[in-house]
Amino acid sequence: MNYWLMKTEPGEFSIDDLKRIKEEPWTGVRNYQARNYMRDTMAVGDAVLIYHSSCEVPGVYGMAKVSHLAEPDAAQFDPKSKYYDAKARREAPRWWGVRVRFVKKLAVPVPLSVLKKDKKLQKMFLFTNGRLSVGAVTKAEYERILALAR
DNA sequence: GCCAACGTTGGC
DNA sequence: GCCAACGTTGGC
Repeated sequence: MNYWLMKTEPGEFSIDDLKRIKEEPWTGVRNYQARNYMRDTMAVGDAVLIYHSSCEVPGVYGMAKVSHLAEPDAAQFDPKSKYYDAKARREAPRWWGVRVRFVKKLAVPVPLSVLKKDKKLQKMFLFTNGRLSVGAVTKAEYERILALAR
């Protein structure tokens, strides 16, 4: 069992959207490291923290789980999509995404400002590689963040 | 393979 | 809207 944190812009797709539709193919990731995590490492049942970025109060808002292994991201083949990639070919897809299933919305979200101040979270990828949109967290980090949500 | 230019992310 | 950090691209 692995633990992950996945960022999303709530203006595009939020924890409330996930709650409503239950399961979502995670499309639009255009970073190789994030893609590799999804394509090569994620397994069904892995725990996911849902993080809202580029919004009024960035932070962790919910819990989800990996519900399906990575599939080719359909948006890469759609010329009308902002995630279209002219260099991607169907027989050799460049971008992949897992499916994510809603688990719960945190009663009390954990803002970035709180994560930043927490001594146990200083080594999180959020701070060592802040631009990564999908990253691994340790079990200790995962549990610490949920403890902060209480 | 180096590295400058450029684009994107994302907090503030 | 600004800007720092960082990833990608492409010329050489």
